[in-house]
Amino acid sequence: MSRTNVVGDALAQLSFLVYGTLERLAAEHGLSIPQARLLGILRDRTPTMIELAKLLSLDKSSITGLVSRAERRGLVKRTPSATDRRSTTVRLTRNGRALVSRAATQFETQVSAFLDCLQPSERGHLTNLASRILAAHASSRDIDLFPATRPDAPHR
Amino acid sequence: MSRTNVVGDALAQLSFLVYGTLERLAAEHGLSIPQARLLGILRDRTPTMIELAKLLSLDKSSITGLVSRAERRGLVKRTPSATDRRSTTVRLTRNGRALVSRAATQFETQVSAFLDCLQPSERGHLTNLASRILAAHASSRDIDLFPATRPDAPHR
DNA sequence: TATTGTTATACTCTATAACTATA
DNA sequence: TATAGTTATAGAGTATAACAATA
Repeated sequence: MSRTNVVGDALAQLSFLVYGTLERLAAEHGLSIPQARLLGILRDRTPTMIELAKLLSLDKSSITGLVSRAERRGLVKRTPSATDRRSTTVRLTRNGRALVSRAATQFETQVSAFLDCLQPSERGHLTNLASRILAAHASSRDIDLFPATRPDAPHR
Repeated sequence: MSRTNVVGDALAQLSFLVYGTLERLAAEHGLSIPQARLLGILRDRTPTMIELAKLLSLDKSSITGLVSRAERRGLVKRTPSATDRRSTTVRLTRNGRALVSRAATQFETQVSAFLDCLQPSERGHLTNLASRILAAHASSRDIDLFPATRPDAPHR
């Protein structure tokens, strides 16, 4: 990271700080980053295996193992699709939801802790800037950030 | 990562975006994230295996394989320590240095591209906020993917 | 024929424990 | 004894290719 790329450098380092925080926190709950991401996605979605593959940018064969390991631990559950007998939907169990809720709360606490050096209004501004970067990127890739608010997302 | 965890959600997703960018970019060069981190560290250091373990927060036994795979590809080289016959120092080869330099340049370009959706003044504000967070934690964590390099110190 | 999901396979990455060589 | 490094082993995570069941 050179001096000529101050913005990119700061963004990258901030991202690594947050990523590392999430990684350590997930580990305290016996979760890897992929497992934590899976549970995080399932908090407000009930996707099929294929949809999970797209959301996580992984091959469908990788999803099989990821979901199976989570299922073996009782954190998620496979359910046959009602409309397509080829499809399987994945959802959190009660235990899985409790775990991801605890972890998310702690994560929020830790992130807030290292935002202590900012004023409340600055924290809001940071959230706003981050959200806009994400929105711009998501729209450029046709990814659905808030599926619950979209009634009928057409598939490509 | 629910909607109520606004700050944590936005920062977590932003970190996945940046991390994923590095992952894809590294993959284009045939590198994994751990391999990229290894090469990044070696850009301005010639550590022993034990020192690498500390820098990467990995067990020494993990370093053995990491370095061996990089060495097999001709990217790094093991050299016996001159002062301690138990020790091995690791350094980049010419090819390894060329590879990590190309990758780092591309990474900077892509991260900068995320910021195109912001106004220049907003980019400045983001830099300010991120830098202050990082400064408050400068000593707490060493993610160190591509360590901030001095202006243009010549490598030997 | 196309899509959904799993299986078989191979590789990287990681840690723990046991080991060798050197200090 | 203590430290540096490797090896043996086990498991998670990932992709590719081949496959079965369903659309």
